[in-house]
Amino acid sequence: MSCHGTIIDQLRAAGVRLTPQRALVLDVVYHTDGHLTADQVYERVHAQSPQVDLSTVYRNLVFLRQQGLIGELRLEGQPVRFEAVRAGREHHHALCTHCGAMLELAQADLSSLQATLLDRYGFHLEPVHLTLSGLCQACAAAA
Amino acid sequence: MSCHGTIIDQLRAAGVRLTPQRALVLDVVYHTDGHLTADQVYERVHAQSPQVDLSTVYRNLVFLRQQGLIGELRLEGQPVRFEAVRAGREHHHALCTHCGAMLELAQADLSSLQATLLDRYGFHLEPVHLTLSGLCQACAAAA
DNA sequence: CTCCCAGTTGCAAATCTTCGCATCTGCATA
DNA sequence: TATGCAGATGCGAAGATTTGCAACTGGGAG
Repeated sequence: MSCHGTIIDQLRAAGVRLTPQRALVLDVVYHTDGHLTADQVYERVHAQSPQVDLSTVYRNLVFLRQQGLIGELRLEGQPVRFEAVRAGREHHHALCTHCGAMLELAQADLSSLQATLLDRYGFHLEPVHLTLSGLCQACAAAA
Repeated sequence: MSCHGTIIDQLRAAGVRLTPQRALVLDVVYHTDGHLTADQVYERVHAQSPQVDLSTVYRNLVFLRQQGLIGELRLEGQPVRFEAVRAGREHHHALCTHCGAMLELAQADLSSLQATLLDRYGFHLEPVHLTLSGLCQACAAAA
């Protein structure tokens, strides 16, 4: 059903249970390029396994996020969206509060912050998915 | 009713309407040290003006956050919480995903990230309230 | 001081997300 | 391969947050 052997191995190694529902949610998110709302994930899961419940989808989205396998995107005024976290393509988002443009930031852009936190607080920042707000170049120039 | 003249002036200067409901929400948040859930804000607002609706409280919390006057805290598994953004005491939060400890980060800790984003993307990071996840010193040491 | 209207509000209903609980099942172990 | 049980699921209901809309109002223009 899934073509994500590596990820599934990773899950097994972490000692978590791999239920068909969980695999399906993972599969749906990983087969999409964009950002899906929980409801959209549910729709697609439901199309393949109609008995799967929406709450199970939610629970698995939370679970997979905690495992670091999916990232979530909380944009102003719309439901939370999820996306795959692909090895080697980890990234964060910077959202322009003025025009809504979104740019992707490389994980490396956070490395100095990571170092700062470790240095000053002994805090190990997780490479979790972040969404930062601000003004994009164009809007900043216009202002 | 309120003792936040400066902030109110700031709002008027920004050309926004200052309704009693809005002033009350602002007042409640600024008269609390901790982090209040929307519901707690509503309770306190309601105690003073019983006719104010919960949705108005929500709308004003969103509005005041957009104005940068309050910050929000989204902690795993609990409703969103809000807190005052006090001039000179802007800060962010770092949450330990293991023990739940929360430490406050100074705005200055983000300055290098801010510089990086401006430099690499021309993106002007807003000093908005952030919550970062990771491991605190103690938990990291234990692991 | 009065008028006007864009922005707000209260209310009710929709939407989104989480939870409790009885039942079920992946998978480690024997 | 059969068994046990911690963790997952489905379902119903609750909780959290947002929205549509008609009525109302803060505060600038006249």
